[in-house]
Amino acid sequence: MNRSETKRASRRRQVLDAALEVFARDGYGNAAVDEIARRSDTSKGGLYFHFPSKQALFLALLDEASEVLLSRVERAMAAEPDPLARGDTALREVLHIFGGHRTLARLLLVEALGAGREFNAKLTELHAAFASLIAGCLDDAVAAGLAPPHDTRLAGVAWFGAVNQVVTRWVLAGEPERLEDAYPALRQLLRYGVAGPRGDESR
Amino acid sequence: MNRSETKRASRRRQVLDAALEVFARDGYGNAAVDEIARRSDTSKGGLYFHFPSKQALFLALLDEASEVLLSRVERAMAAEPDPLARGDTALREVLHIFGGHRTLARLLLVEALGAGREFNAKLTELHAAFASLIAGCLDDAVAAGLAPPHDTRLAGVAWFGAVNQVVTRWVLAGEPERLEDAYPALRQLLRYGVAGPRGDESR
Amino acid sequence: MNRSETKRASRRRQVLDAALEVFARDGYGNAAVDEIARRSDTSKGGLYFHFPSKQALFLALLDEASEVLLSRVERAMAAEPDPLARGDTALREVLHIFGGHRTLARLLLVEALGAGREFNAKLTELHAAFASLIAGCLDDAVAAGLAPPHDTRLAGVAWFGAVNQVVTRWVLAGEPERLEDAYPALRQLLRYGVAGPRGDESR
Amino acid sequence: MNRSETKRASRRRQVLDAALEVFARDGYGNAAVDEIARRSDTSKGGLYFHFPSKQALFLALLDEASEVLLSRVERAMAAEPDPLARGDTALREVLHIFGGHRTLARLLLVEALGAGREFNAKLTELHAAFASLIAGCLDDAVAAGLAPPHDTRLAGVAWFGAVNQVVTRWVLAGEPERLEDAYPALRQLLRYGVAGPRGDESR
DNA sequence: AATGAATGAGCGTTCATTCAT
DNA sequence: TATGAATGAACGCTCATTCAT
Repeated sequence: MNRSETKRASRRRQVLDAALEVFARDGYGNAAVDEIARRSDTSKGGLYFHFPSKQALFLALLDEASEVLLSRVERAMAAEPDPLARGDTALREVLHIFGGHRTLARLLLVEALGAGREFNAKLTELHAAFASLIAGCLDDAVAAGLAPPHDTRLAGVAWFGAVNQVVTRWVLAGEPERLEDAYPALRQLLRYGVAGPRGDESR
Repeated sequence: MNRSETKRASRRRQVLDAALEVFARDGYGNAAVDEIARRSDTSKGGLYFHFPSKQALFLALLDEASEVLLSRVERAMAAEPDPLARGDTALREVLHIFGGHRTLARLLLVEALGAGREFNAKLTELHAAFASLIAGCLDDAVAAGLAPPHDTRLAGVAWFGAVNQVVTRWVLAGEPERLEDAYPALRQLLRYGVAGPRGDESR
Repeated sequence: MNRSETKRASRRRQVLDAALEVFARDGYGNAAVDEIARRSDTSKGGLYFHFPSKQALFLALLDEASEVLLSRVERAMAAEPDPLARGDTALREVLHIFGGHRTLARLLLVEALGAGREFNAKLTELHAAFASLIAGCLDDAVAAGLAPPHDTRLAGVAWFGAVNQVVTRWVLAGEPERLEDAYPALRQLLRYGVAGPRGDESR
Repeated sequence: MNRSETKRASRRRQVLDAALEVFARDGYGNAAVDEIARRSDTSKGGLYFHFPSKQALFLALLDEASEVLLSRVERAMAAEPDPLARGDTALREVLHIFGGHRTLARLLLVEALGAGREFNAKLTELHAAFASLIAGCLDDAVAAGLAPPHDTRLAGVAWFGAVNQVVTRWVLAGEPERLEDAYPALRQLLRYGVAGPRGDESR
């Protein structure tokens, strides 16, 4: 990468970082391009040189955030051979990432939803990718006889939603104080449901 | 209720109905008060006679929608003595209501989230009320020995999130075609988790 | 005056009183007809029954206030035979009236000016009437040999302006604390100018 | 001053000039920002780039107008050593400036008054500055034995008011046709009051 | 590449006035 | 007479986007 490419990339970074802050704080609609430019140490024109529109900037941000999130979770899962434990790992990692980055959580789970129909596709994509990750574990678990056959696709969606909601509550209401504290109860719940585990298969 | 009160109430209704349509279609930020007024067969000034601001109108809408939803679910639950079955009923009712009212679903689950910090409190309230409903069932189930002691509060949140996500997917991605088709798999999942039921307790 | 005429008149009074308060407090442009109606214990429709428009109401108020002011000053002057002393009396009475009715002062001297071209005529009329009152004294004084011939018309205007400004300062800046304290210095000034009186004619 | 600064300044000028016209013609409340923008050969957004609000624009205008007026009067006064003649100069200059700029007169003496409480402070300031100018002359005159000791502060206020009213009459009623024609009579009046000068000191 | 002045459509809100009851 | 719901034009202001420099 030569000099000017490096500079270009670092400018993009500045803008994306500022955009994350501002979009997460103000929401897509209320975020002002002016404000993002100011925080990027750029001018409005400069910002528009790197991104063709506010929408494209938000999309790029969602893209990047999604990718960071997914790749980190996938990496963590890769190390774990047991399918169900792999799910636990995914859960732990998600709580860990969001727990350390409330801004990211707010962006992906709160602001992206109401930002407008233009972003639904991207969001649906992220949700689907996540659900697939989990559905994959479950398929493996079923194949290995660790779980009975069931609608693993829907289970992935529901799993993701349950986690989502716990994170969202943390973002909006500040409970629990440390997001990661929700792990044990959430893990148990996702595995065994509200009826709880059979006596001989817990842990 | 005398004549003029009736008229006043019906005007409010017209406006709220139109607002539901428009907010759900365009999102809070993109919705134009003009458009809501037009659809209410009123003028902008007329709308502002009944609601002091766009924000207040949205809030009133959230209030009403929340209350309708909750009260219908509570009514359905009241008829069911068994705690766990009560949870199933809640699930079925939620899927039924939203399944027949995509607009309502979009408003409460999608648009309300990104609408701005002003609405977070109201939304948190709704989420909490729902989670409490479920937590109540679970507490009863635990008391009746139908489920082991666990963090029922968190379980309520997760339960609600799981349902939420399934509905949201339906709203955003159109899957499954009939929302209520998700009931059996979702019920099983919420009850017994991804690990599935013990052989002797599946219905 | 029969029953209904009495009622009608008292309604007008209520409205005019409220209008004085509100116009003086908020200025013509910022005053809301709603607010005046509310303070009159009437409805907006009721107000419009008695006055055809906001403008007409303000005009009626100016009319009444002007007349009250002028007639009180004229009455006070009537008792005084000496022309120059009559001017002093006018001055004392003006300071007395305004000093006890800041609202009135604000209405006539501050808010009426910027209220719009529609009111210029009425205001010019009031100013002219006042100036004439003084010019009359001065003409008498000249005729009596108490003052040299001069442009008494202009002198009336200037006299009125000097008093005006003192009152206005009191309204806007609160100085002097008691408006009537300005009397002695102002009297001297109006009579003898900044050069002061001849040694033998100062009181 | 470089190129872009010049341009920026000239834009401000255009806007201020247009604002003077429009505010003086329509009054603060009735003036439309749109109209000012149109007359400035700018867009509304362009105007708002240079001034943060209608209020701020009006304030800037008052500031500038006050300063122009005061500095021109002060300059004229500086050339005159005799204290009382200095007052005459001030009077002549004021009549000269306003006489050649009816718009300015209308803005400062008519529209600024009723524009709203937000502008009272600025206006009071202008009035006080003017009164001080005159009070200064009088203090000098007293020190030089040209006038007896008296409340020079109040005299400054009254002096200013007298002039004010003559100008205001000219603005509102068009009398006298040429404002500067009022000079001789007004000068005499301010100096010697309605009682006229002693025989030996009139010019 | 970058700047920041400029554009202009669009928005939420206000308010004098009207009118059915 | 009186009410208060309704009207609709107008307004101040914002902001994504463009473009001359």
